[in-house]
Amino acid sequence: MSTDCDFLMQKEPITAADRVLLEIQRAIVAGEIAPGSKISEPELAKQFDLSRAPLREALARLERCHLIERIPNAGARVVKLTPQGLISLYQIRENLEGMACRLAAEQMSDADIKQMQSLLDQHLATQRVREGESYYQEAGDVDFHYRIIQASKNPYLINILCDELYYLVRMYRVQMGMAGPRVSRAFDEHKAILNAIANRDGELAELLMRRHISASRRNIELHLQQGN
Amino acid sequence: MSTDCDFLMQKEPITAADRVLLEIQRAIVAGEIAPGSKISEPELAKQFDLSRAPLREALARLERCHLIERIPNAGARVVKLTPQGLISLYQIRENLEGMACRLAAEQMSDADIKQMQSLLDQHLATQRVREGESYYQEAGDVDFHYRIIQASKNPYLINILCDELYYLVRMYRVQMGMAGPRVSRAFDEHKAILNAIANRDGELAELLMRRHISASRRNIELHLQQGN
DNA sequence: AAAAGTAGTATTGTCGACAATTATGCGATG
DNA sequence: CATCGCATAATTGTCGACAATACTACTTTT
Repeated sequence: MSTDCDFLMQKEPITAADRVLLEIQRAIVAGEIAPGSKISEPELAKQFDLSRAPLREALARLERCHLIERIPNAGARVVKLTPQGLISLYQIRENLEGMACRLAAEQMSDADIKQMQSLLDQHLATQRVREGESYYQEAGDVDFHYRIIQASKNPYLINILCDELYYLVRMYRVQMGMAGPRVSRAFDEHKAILNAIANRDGELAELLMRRHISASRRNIELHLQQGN
Repeated sequence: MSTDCDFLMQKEPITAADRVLLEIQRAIVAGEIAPGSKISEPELAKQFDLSRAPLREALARLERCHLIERIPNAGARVVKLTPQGLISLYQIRENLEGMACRLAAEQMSDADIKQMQSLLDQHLATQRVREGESYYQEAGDVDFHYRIIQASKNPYLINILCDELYYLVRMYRVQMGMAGPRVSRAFDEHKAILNAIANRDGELAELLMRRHISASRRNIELHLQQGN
């Protein structure tokens, strides 16, 4: 049984900087720390009851995954979500996740593909039970993409998407309040992508993934115009 | 007149961590610090005559651009150059720089394109004078790619390629001792890419850039097999 | 009254020392 | 003789304080 956040589990989350990093990361993605707001090192240090040294380590990694922006001698601010930023982010995703699909079609073993198919069935079951709750869709979708990326076996690709960009992707989706008609459609698209991979058709898998992400972007853009 | 390293100039290189970062970065890329060797914080701190705090900040950024690998509570080591790593790196470059070309064909102004053409003429002149010296080729090529990437106007793309991957690209090229027949051919390929951009043919520009990078990869792979 | 300069405050960058963890080397044991 | 275990040493992670820079508010000047 996979928990809701097993994709961001680190190998050895020992250090104090790691713990505070995960906590702040979660808070920013969830919107508990307002976008654009200033990050005060003394304040956060007091809040988490630790020194500024591990906190600055955490801030460095938050900057790395684009959740905050730092200016030397001036401080850090939580990133603001903008339509242009969303477009730029999804342009990268289309290219790199499409590439990940192509590589996955070459790299995945038959056993991996079978395991992946059962994972999708599991998602489908969860969706039926919990339809309406967007969170499970969010987690399931992220999990699918996460595994495809891992299957590419390209360490730089994995690092860029899973470590540097995906927290921001989740931030957009969470704060835009994703839900609605794409929930069921996404599963079909996932299934089609996996089928292409199972047929070792990397070209088609890439195309389908690019369309899948493009559709996802349009869906969020819709929320951007309507909602806030 | 552009200096040899103007592409890595920061806006405000004020802090001490920035200075030591640039210095270590250069030393690793040049191979002065052997690949695979251990990075000792106390040693480097003494060597650069500063505290461990700014040094750790620098190490965090070195990890960000994949020049070192850190293990919690264990230390940092300079990255090792491997054929598999080279392939993975150039796979990413093919995709992302191809994408950058496509975007540049849409985003660049006519003035930008004209300026770029004169830059290429300048490179050609420099090449004729200094033919044989691989360093100028290296710098000129990096400069061309750097400007194309900047022209894409996608901040995430720019960050990934220019801040996170390009130091490693340079490390491979420098330590493989790039030179030889590709020097003159690269200029022709650059010219063809820029022509496609000038014609606003993003699709062709992307294709040509992918071929250009693919050829560059094969060239390095040749050196890998022959040389060390 | 508006703008510029200036003093004061707060925040970030840096330092040296301590604590926790890991690597090393020696000795004991099978 | 090789291997395991333990003590020692070295390195990394963390802490609190100081220095340098940036922001704020007030005074001063035109």
